[in-house]
Amino acid sequence: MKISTKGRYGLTIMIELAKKYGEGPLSLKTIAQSNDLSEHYLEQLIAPLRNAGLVKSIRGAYGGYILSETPEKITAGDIIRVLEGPISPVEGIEDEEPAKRELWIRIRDAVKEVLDNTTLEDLASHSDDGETDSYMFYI
Amino acid sequence: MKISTKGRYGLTIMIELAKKYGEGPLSLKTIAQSNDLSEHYLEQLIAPLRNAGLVKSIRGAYGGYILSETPEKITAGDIIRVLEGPISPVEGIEDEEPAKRELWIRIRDAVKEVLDNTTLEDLASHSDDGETDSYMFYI
DNA sequence: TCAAAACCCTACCAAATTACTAAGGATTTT
DNA sequence: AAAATCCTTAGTAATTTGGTAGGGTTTTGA
Repeated sequence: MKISTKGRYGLTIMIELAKKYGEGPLSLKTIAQSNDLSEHYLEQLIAPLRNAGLVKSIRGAYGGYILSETPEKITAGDIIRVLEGPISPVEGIEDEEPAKRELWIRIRDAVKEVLDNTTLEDLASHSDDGETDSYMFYI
Repeated sequence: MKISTKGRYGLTIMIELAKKYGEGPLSLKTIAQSNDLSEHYLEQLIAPLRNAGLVKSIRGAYGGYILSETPEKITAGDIIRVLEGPISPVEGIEDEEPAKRELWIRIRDAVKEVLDNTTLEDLASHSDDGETDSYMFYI
């Protein structure tokens, strides 16, 4: 019941891109260094994000990646689905017997609700500060 | 982001025990056969449930397992925690930077809410019928 | 022009986890 | 005593995770 580094690092990449949105491309090297991650590994994670149309790449010197859309239009759910597969606590949810099927559906919907209502704008605007306005999440 | 067969089969065992609650012990062999699962594998799953005090074992001929408490006092969360570990989308949630930490906390709390408010009584009473009163879950 | 910077692609691999199987011992009831 | 059942340890094949290796190809600033 865990989200792997694929989804976690993918979110990290996308949050970095959101923070620099409108300021030109950001290289994977920069993202890898500032987050202490393997650039090669991030390359493998951004490939599906590019194929899914969430980011655009700009090649050559001073190139990098940019978001395809504004940060408020991309959700955590978009990213997690691309890197982790469908949001569901079990595969073949419809094959389960009624009681368990209902349980899985309720869990799935609860997680979807959070992921699909959290945008990159939300995430980028809260990633620098400390605890000061984290109360916003609890309203 | 999946619950493995440990948690799923564990729930299956516990739902079967809930359905027979008050009618004496139910053997793993019976549970394994009626659910088409490996008895040997179920033995490995019920061991932690016994150690956690969720079930009691009765040895010898005509023995088996019984719930330690009434079905309404045992939740899906109790079972999943024993077999899958802590309910959390990532390990070391507190080590994440603020934005992601808040996201993981919101997901964790949403899943907890469902698992801790679904009892074995709920699950056992809905496991025989079809779709007829599944609307109860949506109120 | 040209070399560096960056993206792109295909393998491969070690460690961990999952999902069991195998084999037998311990305990209790009939 | 025999049968039924719980209980325990060990091994193992398949899959996933979390990368590394080693190369391309494309673009652009100097």
